[in-house]
Amino acid sequence: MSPFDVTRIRELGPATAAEQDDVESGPSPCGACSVRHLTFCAPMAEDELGHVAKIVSTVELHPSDPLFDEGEPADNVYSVTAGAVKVYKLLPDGRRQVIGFLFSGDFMGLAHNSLYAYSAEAITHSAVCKFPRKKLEQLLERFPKMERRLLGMASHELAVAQEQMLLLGRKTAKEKIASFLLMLSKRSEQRGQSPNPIAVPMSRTDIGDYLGLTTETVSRTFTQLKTSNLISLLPANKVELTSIDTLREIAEGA
Amino acid sequence: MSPFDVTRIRELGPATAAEQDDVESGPSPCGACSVRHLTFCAPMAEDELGHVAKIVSTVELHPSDPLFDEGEPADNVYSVTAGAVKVYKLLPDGRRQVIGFLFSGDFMGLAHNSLYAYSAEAITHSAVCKFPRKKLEQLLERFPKMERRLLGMASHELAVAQEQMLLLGRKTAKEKIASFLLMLSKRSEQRGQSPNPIAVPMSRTDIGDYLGLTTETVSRTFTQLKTSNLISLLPANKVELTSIDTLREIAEGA
DNA sequence: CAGCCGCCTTGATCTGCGTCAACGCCTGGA
DNA sequence: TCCAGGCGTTGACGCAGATCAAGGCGGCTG
Repeated sequence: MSPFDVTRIRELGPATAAEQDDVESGPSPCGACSVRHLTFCAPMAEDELGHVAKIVSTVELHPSDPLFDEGEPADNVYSVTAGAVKVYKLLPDGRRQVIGFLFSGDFMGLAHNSLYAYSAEAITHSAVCKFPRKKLEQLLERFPKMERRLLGMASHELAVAQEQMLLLGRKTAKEKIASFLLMLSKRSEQRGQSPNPIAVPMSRTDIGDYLGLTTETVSRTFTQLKTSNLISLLPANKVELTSIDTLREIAEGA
Repeated sequence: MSPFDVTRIRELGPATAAEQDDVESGPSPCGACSVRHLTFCAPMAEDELGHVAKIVSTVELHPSDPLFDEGEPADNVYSVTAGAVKVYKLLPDGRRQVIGFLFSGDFMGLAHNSLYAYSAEAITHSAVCKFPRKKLEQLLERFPKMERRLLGMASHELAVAQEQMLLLGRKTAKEKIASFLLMLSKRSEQRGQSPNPIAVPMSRTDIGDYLGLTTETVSRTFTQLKTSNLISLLPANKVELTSIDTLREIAEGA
């Protein structure tokens, strides 16, 4: 596994799991994790991180690298530490629904039964921490505060999913795109990054599959928002939200 | 509060919270709960139920009674013990998205922040157990197995929500209705009730708002499935799934 | 038991978005 | 440098499901 190019991916995750020394000893890979406060590891004290480091391993992903597929045994839980990952479900005839886009701090694979309910694939050069399910469960049993944190994050995910149902079931294409851009902005801010010229690393097809639209409609709607001077398309897949308030009104259907 | 008519609602929940005697003493209201194994109370031992009974109160709901509204302080968590409840979100202009239908064992109100993210309203004559959030949190701290159960149920909810995103974003009206009927059937079975002639207590409008369709389309699609001899509409809002396998094929888009 | 109201059904028409098609641009590889 | 392939954009057209409209039916209520 080659070292991660930190000039491209700034928030490098924990070091590799190779160094699994004494749990109670000094600095651990997790101790150096710059996005720990965003992850489910957040409640762990400095001197407890060794327990986490002991079971974790890191995986580096390049664009379009698959992480796991729907239906596979859900042997691991993953936490994203850098980059962007998409998770999606497929219908037998190939229709696709992107369930979510994951960034630093987000987790996936918390299946209630033993199989993954969706597939996961890297969008950009990314890094994820991999936790064997069995070992993570033991850790959660020992550290209820971590389990509590996970419950809090799951509740949040649930609220986000419900908001997305409202979007998918009842919003127009324009409202969907406006909501999407505002969501990216908010999440970017939550990660401590710029809320306004935002990075939009996913393709038009991915966006369409996330919003229940086709690529063509996504493209047309971007053009429409651009023509209305609500957004500007910048180089390197960045988008500037020129009038956030108007976008917000559109997103809420007002 | 009048006693619940047990001839109409068979799975009567716990008794009223009036009798809040010594926590460690004998039979508690929760001890008599016939749907406990379906709820987040399931992992509690018989002699621990007093702790639950001490903080719970029961609420009886009649059709279309509201339970709480989106945006209100989320001071309580609710667990349904009988009947059917719908939860939904509204857009400012009145467009509605039904987020879910809740039956015995289902919970709601686990908001990650302090406000309810949706409104809840009874569909049929129903009973719910009401847990003050603060007190429930204390209980979860004391009984991690209950918190673990809640995490498991939340993960399950998340998987269900993701399946619903696939439905809303990518399925046709016919596929949506077929999926919906199969979902009702499966859940009915999980509650220990008949999986085949199923009760469909919600209105066409509610179904439409759940599936991202209009009442008219829901009605037309029911008619179409009936004409194709895949379902029969029985009296008392019951539906018989005449050909479950074919329905399943339709639901999966095959 | 009659009348009313809400829910469901059915028909006619409209439209937002999907589908099909063509083409431009950017990027990476030889 | 040039080519090829992938992605994005734009245009023309079609259709699934929305909208608008009109009854029908069953279950309360007085």
